[in-house]
Amino acid sequence: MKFDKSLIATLREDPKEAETKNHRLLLRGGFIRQVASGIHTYLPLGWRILLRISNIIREEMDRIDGQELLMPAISPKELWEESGRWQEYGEDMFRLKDRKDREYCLCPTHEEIVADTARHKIRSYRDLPQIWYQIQTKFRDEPRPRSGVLRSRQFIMKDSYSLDCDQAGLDKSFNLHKQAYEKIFKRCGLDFVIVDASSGLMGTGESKEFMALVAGGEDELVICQQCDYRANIQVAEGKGLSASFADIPLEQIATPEKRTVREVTEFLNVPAQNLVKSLFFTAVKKDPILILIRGDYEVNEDKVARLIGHGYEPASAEEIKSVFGAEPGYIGPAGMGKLKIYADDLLLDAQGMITGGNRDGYHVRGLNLGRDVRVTEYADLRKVRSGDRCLKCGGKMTIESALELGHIFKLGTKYSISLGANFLDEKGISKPIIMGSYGIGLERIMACACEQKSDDRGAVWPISIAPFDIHLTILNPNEDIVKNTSADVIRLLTKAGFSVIIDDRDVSAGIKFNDADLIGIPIRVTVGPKGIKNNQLDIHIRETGETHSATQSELVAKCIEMRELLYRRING
RNA sequence: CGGGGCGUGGCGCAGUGGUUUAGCGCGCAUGGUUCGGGACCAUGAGGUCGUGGGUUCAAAUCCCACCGCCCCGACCA
Repeated sequence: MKFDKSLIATLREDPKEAETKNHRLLLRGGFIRQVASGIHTYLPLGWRILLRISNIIREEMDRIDGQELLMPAISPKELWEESGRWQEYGEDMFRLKDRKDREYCLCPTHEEIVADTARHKIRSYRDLPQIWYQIQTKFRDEPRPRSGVLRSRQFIMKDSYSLDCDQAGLDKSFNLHKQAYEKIFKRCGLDFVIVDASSGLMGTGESKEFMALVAGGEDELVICQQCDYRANIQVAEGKGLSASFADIPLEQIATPEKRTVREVTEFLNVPAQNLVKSLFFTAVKKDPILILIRGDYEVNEDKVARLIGHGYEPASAEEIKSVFGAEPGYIGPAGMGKLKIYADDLLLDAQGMITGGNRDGYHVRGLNLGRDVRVTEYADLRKVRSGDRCLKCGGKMTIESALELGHIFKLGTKYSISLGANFLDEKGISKPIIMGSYGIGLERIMACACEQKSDDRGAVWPISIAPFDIHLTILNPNEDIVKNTSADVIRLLTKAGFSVIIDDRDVSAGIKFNDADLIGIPIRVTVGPKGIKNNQLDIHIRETGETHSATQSELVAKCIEMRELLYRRING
């Protein structure tokens, strides 16, 4: 492909809407173009990357006997009503009507369509297991699209679905996917970890996330420095450090204008673990609840949701005032026996604690949870902190920022039951199909490669997903000798099977080199009058910055060698 | 949805009531000199100043409403 005839528009300056590294690079290099918030055109360079990623995914999915199909991007309301998700999905779902006023959605995911297909096509245990997958556009009206292509409203996902007779079959399909995913991300040249994850509203089964460690990721991971425990902070558990204080009688203490943990600890000169934070949550049509957490920890709302159900939100100041008779910052559990009170298990047997006095400007000292509070249930409700100890090995755990690349989970029968996707087993008994669901965000792989592999000059694409193998830079393209040599070089490289982008624009060398660095093709070959005089062509490796020279007759062999070297660095 | 910021040629920005033709850099077009890490000269094209309303003799500039985009938070199968 010729550079000057292609739809490549590199930008010399950073577009102002881009703040994260991947977003800046993808825009500046002319890989993507934003059309609306969270909606992009994938320009030729970006699309070639996505195609290469798709191919890797296809190869690995086919290897585990996945069958590629394509489901519609649009589907009728009725299917979603059967599963209950027409309601559940709420505003995140794009909805539309046809001319006859029939309602549809733009699919945010495809479990319903899969279950619908299965109920029509799967009859017997003899038809199972199945793995169906597609690479397709998804639509989610995210409340806040961000970071370019990382969280967008229209994006490409490889989603697959396993159908099995029983739990053992599901386990097998799940493990096949886990292995396939490891290969996929490795082949794409990414650094990633596999962590325990929350399955959210999708189901209650086991769930793993494939996470890329990148600065400024949307997720936080808890990683044990000693053993292999890795978990999303949403589900991570750790051994908290216990703290004990002298058991003294309950007494009120004046703490004027001291509301936050920090203010109170500084004012009273006590450590944060001497405090009990009281968090009041309300929900529509449910009893309000009080959560107690030690002062040095934060509440993990995912854990709360799993314990008491979804829908709870922090209460408003007015609600707090009316129930506790005090402003936020001064509320506490003492004397609130009529409320349901859930306490973090680090507070079990806690005594001598300080907490809100349910009176403006006052806290109480000497709180003994067993004596003064009627706790409904103790449970792990805290967010793991850096430095907490691992439950498995006691090692120190740290918290890292990460980006979700893929998510696999065991769905079970949620959709097969609600949509009636059943099969007859060996005994002729009708049973619901056991499903699994597995996703990979294609753009996220592209963006993540930018985050992990680029440098201050531009992108550095892993050879496996680069839009081209070779960037051919032709200097002084109007000189006859250069014209002739470059024509020969193009013929040689193309014949050898390389994909080549040819930059023979009549602009200065610096512009071409800078554009090449920005676009990030792994191998750059330079043809110019100086080199030709010495019978030399330059081969420059984008990743390492090393430059080799080769004669025209050595060129292809040298490029093949470099390409293999780059592949080996990825695949080991 | 809460908080903050921004909308001016393709891109990045300046201009915050009054030199009647709205600037600058980059890019773009034409001609010429250059040519191994973002060259130079000359000429030129390109703008409903986000949209609508209002104030005023006069609005890119002041007021109101709306729209769009970005960031933080909430939310996120």
